[in-house]
Amino acid sequence: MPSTTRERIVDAADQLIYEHGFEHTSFAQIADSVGISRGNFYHHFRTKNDILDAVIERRLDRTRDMLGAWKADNDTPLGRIRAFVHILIDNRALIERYGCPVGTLCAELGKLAHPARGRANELFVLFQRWLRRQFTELGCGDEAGPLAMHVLARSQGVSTLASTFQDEAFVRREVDDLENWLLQFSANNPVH
Amino acid sequence: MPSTTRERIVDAADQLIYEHGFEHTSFAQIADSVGISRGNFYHHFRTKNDILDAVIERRLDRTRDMLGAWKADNDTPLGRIRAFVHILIDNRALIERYGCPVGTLCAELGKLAHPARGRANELFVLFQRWLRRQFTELGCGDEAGPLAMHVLARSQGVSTLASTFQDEAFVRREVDDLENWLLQFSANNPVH
DNA sequence: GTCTATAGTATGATAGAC
DNA sequence: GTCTATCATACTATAGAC
Repeated sequence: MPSTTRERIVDAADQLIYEHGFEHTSFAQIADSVGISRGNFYHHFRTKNDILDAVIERRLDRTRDMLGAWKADNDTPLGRIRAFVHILIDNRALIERYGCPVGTLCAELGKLAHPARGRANELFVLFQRWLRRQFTELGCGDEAGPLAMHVLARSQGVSTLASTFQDEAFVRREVDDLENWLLQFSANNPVH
Repeated sequence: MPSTTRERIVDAADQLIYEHGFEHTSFAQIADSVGISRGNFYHHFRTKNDILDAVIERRLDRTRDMLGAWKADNDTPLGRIRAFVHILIDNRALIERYGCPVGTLCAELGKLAHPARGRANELFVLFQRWLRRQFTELGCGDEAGPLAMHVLARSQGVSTLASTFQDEAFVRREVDDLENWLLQFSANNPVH
């Protein structure tokens, strides 16, 4: 697995920003994590915003890959939406410690009125459009958009409270509840 | 309205921490906002954690007052839960700009592994216990706790996406949805 | 209680040798 | 590409005069 220094920097920055927040992550920490000097770091990224931009683009790429994989792995739109909901279970350990990587980044950049805020929000937009498409394929018509936002909001809420209360039973309960809602919903739907 | 310098400091810090986050709020900003020197600031609060503690205690007091007022203003547990849900509408302008003051603070302190984290989480606990009591009074028995967490999670999710998408129609839709769920729920409930 | 002055540290960022 | 200085700035925090 060859990886360039630049890629190793973005990897480390991505992880540190997720774990400690953007503001609280320093160049020194990233450089130490990669095992290079601060001077070398600046050869690859001139400003802190540059490294943030690279991290966001990396997350956008990975998100697109993940959404593509969910689509490939599930034959039905219902199965795809369930794959989305299920990340709350699959990633529960990380979510309990650090929250949702998308939600916490957007919240922080929003408060900072950071220039990269809009780009970070695109992460949410990727999920929202993907979910909307699944609901459209389910035959929800104009309701597909609102339904996508609804699922997104509920999973966000679960992430936030999961990191506060560290209660795995709560997460599982809410995921079950969401899945039941989905099943009931699709059963009542014209296309099914 | 007489207010001590200390109170004015806590007021200013509370607002700045909500708007810009704890990490991004400096002593200089708070002092400037109050109109005092940094030296004077340190006469009242020795460390940044001290001022954070004071802000959290202030928010806890205000939250208790608010929950008490909701209880006094509404005769039924259902009306009280609706009062909680309705803060998403009443505070929508601030929530769209800065998110939920509880959720964003807990998320940030969680990532920082900050000593005040536990105390900040008590803000969520206040809401959770209060909601649980309302569901208990509705006759939900052992389900009161999970139902309280469910309402808390859904309102949190709406807050997070409200600040990302800045979509008032989305907030109103989700609040309507939650209120309909509540009405349907209490109609099917033994106590009603 | 309030101020000015200042210390010590960490940070973002640059210059220049190898 | 990588390193070792180094700078300027902002920050938390302290000391001491009024």
